Amino acid sequence: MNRKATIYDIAREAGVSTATVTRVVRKDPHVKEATRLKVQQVIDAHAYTPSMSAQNLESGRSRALAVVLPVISNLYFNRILDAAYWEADKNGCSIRLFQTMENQAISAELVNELIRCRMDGVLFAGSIWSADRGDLNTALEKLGKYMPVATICPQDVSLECICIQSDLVNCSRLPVRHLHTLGHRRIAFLGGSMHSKDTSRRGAGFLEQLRVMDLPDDPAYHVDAGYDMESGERAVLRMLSGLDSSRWPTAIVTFNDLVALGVIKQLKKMGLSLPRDMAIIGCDNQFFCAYTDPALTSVDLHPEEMAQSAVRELLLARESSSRSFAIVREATLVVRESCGAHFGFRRL
Amino acid sequence: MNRKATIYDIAREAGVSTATVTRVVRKDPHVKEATRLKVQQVIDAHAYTPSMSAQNLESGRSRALAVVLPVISNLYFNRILDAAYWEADKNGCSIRLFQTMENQAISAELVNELIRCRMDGVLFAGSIWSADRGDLNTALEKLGKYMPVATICPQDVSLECICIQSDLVNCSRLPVRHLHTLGHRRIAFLGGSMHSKDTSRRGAGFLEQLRVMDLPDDPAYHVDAGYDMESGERAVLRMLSGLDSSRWPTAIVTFNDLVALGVIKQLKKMGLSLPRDMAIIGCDNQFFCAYTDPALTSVDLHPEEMAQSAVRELLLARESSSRSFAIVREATLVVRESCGAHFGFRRL
DNA sequence: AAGAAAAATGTTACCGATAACATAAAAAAG
DNA sequence: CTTTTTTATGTTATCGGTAACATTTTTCTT
Repeated sequence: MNRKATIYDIAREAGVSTATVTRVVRKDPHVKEATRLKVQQVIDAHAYTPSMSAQNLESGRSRALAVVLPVISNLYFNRILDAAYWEADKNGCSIRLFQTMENQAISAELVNELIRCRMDGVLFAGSIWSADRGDLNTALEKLGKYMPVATICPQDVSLECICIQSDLVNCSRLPVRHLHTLGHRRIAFLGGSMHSKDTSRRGAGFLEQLRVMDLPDDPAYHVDAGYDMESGERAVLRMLSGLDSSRWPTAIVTFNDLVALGVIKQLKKMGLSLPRDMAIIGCDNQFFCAYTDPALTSVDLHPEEMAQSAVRELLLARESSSRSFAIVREATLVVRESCGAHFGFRRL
Repeated sequence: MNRKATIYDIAREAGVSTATVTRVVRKDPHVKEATRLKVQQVIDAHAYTPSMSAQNLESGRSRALAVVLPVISNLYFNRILDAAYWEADKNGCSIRLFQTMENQAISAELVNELIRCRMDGVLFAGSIWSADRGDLNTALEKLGKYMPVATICPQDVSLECICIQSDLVNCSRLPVRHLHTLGHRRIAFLGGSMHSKDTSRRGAGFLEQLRVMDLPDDPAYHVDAGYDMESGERAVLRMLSGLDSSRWPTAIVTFNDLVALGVIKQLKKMGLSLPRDMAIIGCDNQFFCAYTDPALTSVDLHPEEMAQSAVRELLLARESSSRSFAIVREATLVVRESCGAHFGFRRL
């Protein structure tokens, strides 16, 4: 393997000092045009660029942001990563990816690794405090002392940090209101996992909306459904088979679009006609929503914009310290066919 | 922002030299138990870990692999990235992501950036040579002199590198054979973009299979269809509306599952019943294939395994240089409902 | 043309770790 | 109780840049 030309090689060959080479590279105006030309020539000849590691060591920073999320194969997080990447790229920064898997524990090791890598900032996405160990907040507080921290998560964060929050209010309100407008009264919520923070918050918001709109909040309408399609299939089967068909809900709101995918499949398997026999609303407005049958109405939390803000704020925080605040990007409902609204369907 | 403790801090506080600290960190056995304990205590107290940048500079490597791909929001590449991440992680390496966008040009700047970052290896995924500029191979050849290079792409690569190839033979053969077995004779191919290498290769393989099986290869059955759902919708409409219905194909093979999604939607919109009126086979075996209606039969190229091999080989190549060879992971057909095979459908 | 001011370039310590080499301390041998 | 061997620890150059400061060269005054 070749050795890359160093600043010393360039300096020697151009007959100047390393300082001058740096000046040329950095476009310092205090260089005579003749020398600048000569040095630039040598630089070009070797396609010289200063070594990252050396620059990082010298400057004490890495020009890289960490993005910590459960899994990138999840479309929601994938979108966050993608948006974060481009926003960082625009500012000459790279992204270092960390996956925590389902358990989402922010271990002390992870914190140390982040410090070790001299990250210019960290973005935590997803529900991150669910881990059992109590020293999590301690670990994060410590992290906050070394670099700016941002979170995109559904919880309140006790930590001082840039906190981009999902719009949980509308995330619950919009589907319920939409269904209510269409005449639905019995609305079920198939949500992630009840002992996780995000689900319980979403669930609570959902119940609250039911009460606000004076709709029944039968506990049987409130079921754990995991985060993927298989779980959705099982959950809806479990819920409906445990209920006398007269008590069946007429609409189902799911934790995310994947769960909705499973629900749709299961309902069809049971011979229901959608959206006539059951309205469905998903969450995340994934790319495939327009291509399910019926096309899935879904809540968009705009993860891209949240990631963008997060990265932008992290980069700002590098300079002026102690930026700590919360931003909420409003959620929107994207109406498609799965509630029947498109053909003026109205249930009594 | 805090300053991270350095090896000097630790050495001073423990009353030893930096060399001893390094020894303790590196678990060098040539350290007296008493000193080891004392140093370890100080290390623990400060949660000291050696600085990455310093280690990188000293060792001349980054313990990081670059993954260069068009877009991560594409599920296929997403899976590659995910698999690469875990394989690298298992070996204590991180991944540095580079997105090239559709044009997929490997610019000289990218090459320099990769060298600058002292990547331990690069994995190129996707059809990478499509760019117009002729100096691409030059750029990549140059790159190969600085670090091991691996590619996961459908083309033959002239470059000396670790070359993980998609199984294009079976990728074309399996769908055609399956459809042939089911009695189909008029089979269409809706493929990416005809002036791209991957499509023309897939298309060529497809035509060859038709000939092998003595099936008609009407040029009207061979249409550009882009890479996403919208393009698929348009393409199938274009193809069918240009054809007398007696000449319609009875089966459609698509470039990928996204295109298939669009095709399904469009065909339903046209009032066709699937799979009775049209069989469809996608490619990539994406997570949603089991949840389309009808469930989509698809070819799995096993991108995860390809990425795994690629990363494994890259890491090996760091030590023993000049590993240059090709691996092909056999493609498999995952039969679901979209060709009617599940209910014994056989067309004459 | 001498001196002052401005511009161009060079010198060097430092960033944080590592490892070859040197030295000191402890253990074994005589 | 030396001397030799082994083991433990310290010293220092190095990796490739950067920037403060020092020095040299050029330009401008008068």
